[in-house]
Amino acid sequence: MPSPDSLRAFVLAAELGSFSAAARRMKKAQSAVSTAISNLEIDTGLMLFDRSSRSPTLTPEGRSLLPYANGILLGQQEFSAKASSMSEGVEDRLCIAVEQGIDLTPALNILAEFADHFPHVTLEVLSTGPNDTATLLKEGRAVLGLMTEQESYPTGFQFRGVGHWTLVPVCSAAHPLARFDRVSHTQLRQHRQLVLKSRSTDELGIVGEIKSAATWYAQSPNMILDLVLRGLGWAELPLSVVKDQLKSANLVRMNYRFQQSDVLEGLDLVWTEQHGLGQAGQWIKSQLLNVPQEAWRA
Amino acid sequence: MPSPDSLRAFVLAAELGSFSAAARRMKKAQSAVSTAISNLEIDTGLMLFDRSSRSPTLTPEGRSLLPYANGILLGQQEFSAKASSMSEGVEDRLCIAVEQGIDLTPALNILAEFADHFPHVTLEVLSTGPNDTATLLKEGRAVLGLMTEQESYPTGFQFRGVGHWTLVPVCSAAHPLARFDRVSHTQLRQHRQLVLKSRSTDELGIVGEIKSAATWYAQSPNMILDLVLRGLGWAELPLSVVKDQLKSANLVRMNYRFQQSDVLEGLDLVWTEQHGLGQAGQWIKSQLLNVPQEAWRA
DNA sequence: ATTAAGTATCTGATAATATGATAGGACAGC
DNA sequence: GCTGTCCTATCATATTATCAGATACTTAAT
Repeated sequence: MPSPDSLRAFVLAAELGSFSAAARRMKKAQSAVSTAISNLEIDTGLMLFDRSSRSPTLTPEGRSLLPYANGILLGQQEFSAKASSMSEGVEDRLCIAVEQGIDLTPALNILAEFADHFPHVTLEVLSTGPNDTATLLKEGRAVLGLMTEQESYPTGFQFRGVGHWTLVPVCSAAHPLARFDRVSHTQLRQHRQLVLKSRSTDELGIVGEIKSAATWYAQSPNMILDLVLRGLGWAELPLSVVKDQLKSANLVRMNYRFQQSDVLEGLDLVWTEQHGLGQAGQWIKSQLLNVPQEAWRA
Repeated sequence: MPSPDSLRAFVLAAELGSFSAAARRMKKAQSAVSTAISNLEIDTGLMLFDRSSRSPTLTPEGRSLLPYANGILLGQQEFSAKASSMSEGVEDRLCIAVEQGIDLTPALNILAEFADHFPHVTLEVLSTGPNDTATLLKEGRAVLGLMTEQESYPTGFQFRGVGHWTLVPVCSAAHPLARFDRVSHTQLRQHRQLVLKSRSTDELGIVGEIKSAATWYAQSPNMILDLVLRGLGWAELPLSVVKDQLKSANLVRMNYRFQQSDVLEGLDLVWTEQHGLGQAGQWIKSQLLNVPQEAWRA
């Protein structure tokens, strides 16, 4: 059971090659360092320093033991750092729920900076189905959410739009709708629409708009994409999800006859009043709100 | 700078769910644990325990900090263990020189047990050219060696045979000698022999016997093997080195007309008087000497 | 030789920590 | 609801550990 001060004296003396210098660094008397190291030597039963020359040199045993001492000191620093970080109101862990299909690329720099600013905070990024983000927030399992805009949020929810993503109507190259330059409502209605919908039973959690008579639902955009690729229907999917597939020509982008511009879906950053944000949460929230809205268009 | 005792009190109390129990375990008064933890809470600025119920429970902050404390304690145990291990005469590191081509398979179990018996000893296994093993021992860079038997060893060397390995005369399938069922001395002399020889200049360090008029030397058995496979000569090589290649039929095993049995070369375990063995070295030496001699035949 | 810097050790003072006793809270059983 | 048991916090006291300062000795450079 070596005391922290002894270890520090040991490490500093080894580093500086002088007990006196170590004492000055520790703002203690030279005798303190001398006796501390002497005690350490008694405790370990080893000669740690060779004092034959003017400046003490580590013995082989001391050299072998040095990294162990350093490890302990590092551990204590981490302990203290973690403790003071927590005592200053920084959360221990931060959970962010991000709806599947949202491309986090615009936020990656922020996460990297976050790692620097809050090295002791465990970050958890959950990938959720549509509107499950809200559920996680309600249960307190997540403290920040990034999700498609909703008409209304439960009480206690706060939100702010951060941008829009582009919904792209797609079908497989083999699908009948792929033949048309522009498709009408009537044509769309005749084919099965695959809709992104949350697992939860309430009416919330549908991404985009239902335009077809026949609909299938799935929770994940990639699942929808697979179904579309197999020709089972058409869908409106986020650009980031279909970007790669569109290049390979298995997937075809449709053009609506009734709408010229892209279908834009709002992205909201959501948090709750009751589960207050700590410093880390505040930081990441403000950073996310500073991202230019265009960045999310992907 | 939390004291080791505080941390131990913290960890024990968390584990046992009781300050008193922790105090009993530490053989201290209950008040000591109470104040220790109280001080820890003051230092960290955090409530570590919830004392509302009869048995104290960790707060979330305490739970987060617990693994850090445990890490420090583990580090201190390792420090002490390493120190006492060294102070009891166990070496810090143990270097064994093994001549290239010697198959260590019979010793692998011993090494595994060694890791259990001496967890704090760094083991270094050097792979050496012929007789370089002796050089490393002489210089004190290795403390145990496993090498082919020599006629004589330098003064101060001690050795004991542990077994024999089989030297196999081989040539490539394309080599003229490969045509004969049995080869004579005269035939051998007409072809280049590739000999395993140490880098050192003295006359020691030749594995096997020189039988041919023309010889090339190389330091590593694998180098020799490569040369043989390219048809540059014949060689006597350890069975463990050529075993695999013999199966592939690129390499051919020759049979001596003048000698029926396998050519056996002795294996010696070598150590020196001056560089005394520590406990770990003693252990591994005795274990190696207990390996049945047949095990090394590969 | 002399000087400067370093270390070991002793002594008295000081701070940290231990103990033991005491008081009050939580909980199970009657 | 009462009681006994086990628990924790706190206080006063005693013990221990640690510290600073002074001193003597060693090393190395001038």
